[in-house]
Amino acid sequence: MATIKDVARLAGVSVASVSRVLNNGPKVSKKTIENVTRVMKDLNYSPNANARALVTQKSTTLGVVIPALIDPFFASLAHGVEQVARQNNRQLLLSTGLVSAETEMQAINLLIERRCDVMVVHSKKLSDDVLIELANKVPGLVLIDRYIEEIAQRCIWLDNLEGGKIAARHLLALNHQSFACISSKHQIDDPLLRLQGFQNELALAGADIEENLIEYGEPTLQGGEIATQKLLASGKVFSALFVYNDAMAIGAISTLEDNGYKVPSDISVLGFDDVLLSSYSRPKLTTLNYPIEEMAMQAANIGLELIAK
Amino acid sequence: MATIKDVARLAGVSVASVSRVLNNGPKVSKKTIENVTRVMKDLNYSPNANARALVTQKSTTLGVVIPALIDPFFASLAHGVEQVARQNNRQLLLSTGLVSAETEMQAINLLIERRCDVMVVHSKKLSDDVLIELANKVPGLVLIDRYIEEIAQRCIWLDNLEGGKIAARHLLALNHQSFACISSKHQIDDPLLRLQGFQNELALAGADIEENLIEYGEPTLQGGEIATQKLLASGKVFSALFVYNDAMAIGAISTLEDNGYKVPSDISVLGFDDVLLSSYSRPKLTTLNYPIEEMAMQAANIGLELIAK
DNA sequence: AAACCAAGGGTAAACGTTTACACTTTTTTG
DNA sequence: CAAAAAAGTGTAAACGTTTACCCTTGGTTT
Repeated sequence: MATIKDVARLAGVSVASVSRVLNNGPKVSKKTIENVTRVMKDLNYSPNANARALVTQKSTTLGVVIPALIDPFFASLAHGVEQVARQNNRQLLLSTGLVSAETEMQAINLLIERRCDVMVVHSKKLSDDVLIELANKVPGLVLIDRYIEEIAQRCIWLDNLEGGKIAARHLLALNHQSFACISSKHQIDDPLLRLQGFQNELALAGADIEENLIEYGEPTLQGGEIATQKLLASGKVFSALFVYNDAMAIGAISTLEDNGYKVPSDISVLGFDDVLLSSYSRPKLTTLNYPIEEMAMQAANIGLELIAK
Repeated sequence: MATIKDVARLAGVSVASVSRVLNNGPKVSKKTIENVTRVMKDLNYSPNANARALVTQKSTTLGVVIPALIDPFFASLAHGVEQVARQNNRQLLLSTGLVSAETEMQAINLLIERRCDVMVVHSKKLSDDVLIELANKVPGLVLIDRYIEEIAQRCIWLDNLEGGKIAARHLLALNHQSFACISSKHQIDDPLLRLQGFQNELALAGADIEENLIEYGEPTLQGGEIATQKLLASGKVFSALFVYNDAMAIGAISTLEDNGYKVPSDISVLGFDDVLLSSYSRPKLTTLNYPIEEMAMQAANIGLELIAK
């Protein structure tokens, strides 16, 4: 592959001049520009980004760390970051962290090796301490979907507690009296906080959820179906159901209808996430929007601002 | 950020030795390894991937060019490539091409500047000639979802004609007599070929589709709804409906049920893509699987093989 | 006409690595 | 115990750029 030296030789100028043409630098005559440009075309020259990054000590990359692209939620996240990258003439460097602390760490380290100076990191497994240390090391690192007090200004997260409350208010406003809830088995903050917010707000209105009208399941369609079967098996009645996420909610609706209940006339179902699925479900699923794409864009922008200083 | 020289100085050895430790090179004493490793930890040293790439002239990157991540179809594609990248200790470099020839070209050029030597490219707008030239320039470039005869061995594509035939056979096997079809407005090969395959196979069985039982629409849920309304408005009867993709098919089912038809008892609907949506729809959508993730993995592997020679 | 300035262009160092080659020390071999 | 081989280490060039600094040329001011 042709280098800047080849171009310089063929154009009969120095590499400095070629570089100036390349970067629209000052002090280049029209003649030289035309000449060099022509030779670059002839040679099919393409500047080497690695060499550039090395000498300028600047990155033209924007990193994102997520578990995997296959989940539409994370794909949306990456898409948000990608848009900001594009707006800033940077390119997306994607590192997947799956779900172990070790792989999350590896994913971040790969970005650091590439000298990626801005990165949006979704980490659930790494400890607060480790992330704080990383944040100190990488000025443009922003956490998404996580809140750590010491670096709060570099975190973009959704207030799950408030989300639960909003869900409760919505269902209360529809005059429901008896509530059920399906949460996630996984021991992370999100489901706990959503459930807690939901219960707190119900309590404020003098309502509550009966003991066995709270079920836990895998956060998938099947998980939603199974949890719903358990709810129905309890024999208790409920007219409103708050579900941890949309996939589960769709499973819940499916099971409810199989058992002769009409949604929403008999039972109202409220999902969470609004990650594309809801608009394709039938009956249309009511859900709380989790604006992950916008959050990702904001996170990326904050990262860029952080290094601009 | 600490460099290899810093490590060398503090460890009291030459940069060559540090480099050897770093790369598990031959001929390093245990003592040196331990010593250097400790200093690297102390300094929080992280090798510079750009410098490495420059001197070794090797890439540790795997590129993928798609319109955007927001579409689950392309997210699956990227996910497939990402898995292969991970297996080969490479990192995903994502370049989005949107939908114009110019941006597709830009996206590819960015990868070339990064000296990315293997890339999976989804391009619908670039001409055959341009792509052939690019393929000659980049030995590890593989096209996905496109067939160009001259570089056929570097193309991974789905046989849409055959897909249409399979759809026809499936519906014929269910003893359907009257068929309708919803295709896409967009002037690319895929919808045309699927429809053609469908019609060809029907013809073989002595069946055919009446003139106004073929509708065209935007390949979205709304597009499917509108197209279905038009089909119903024609007044013609049909018991089987083949739809261009799953999003449209879900729209079609929705509209059919709104008009009092039961799916699948009154009308069978057959989708295409199986991109996650189908399993969440209700009634469960029957669809032809478009194994884009597997195709993407294969494409990436072919790219890797190409440069291994 | 002397002094100055602007414009254009070249030279060479620097970025952080890897690695061929040379050198020294240690171990093995006869 | 000498010679040879092996092991360990260092020196310096190379990768492809950018950019500070210097030089030349020709025009503009007094």
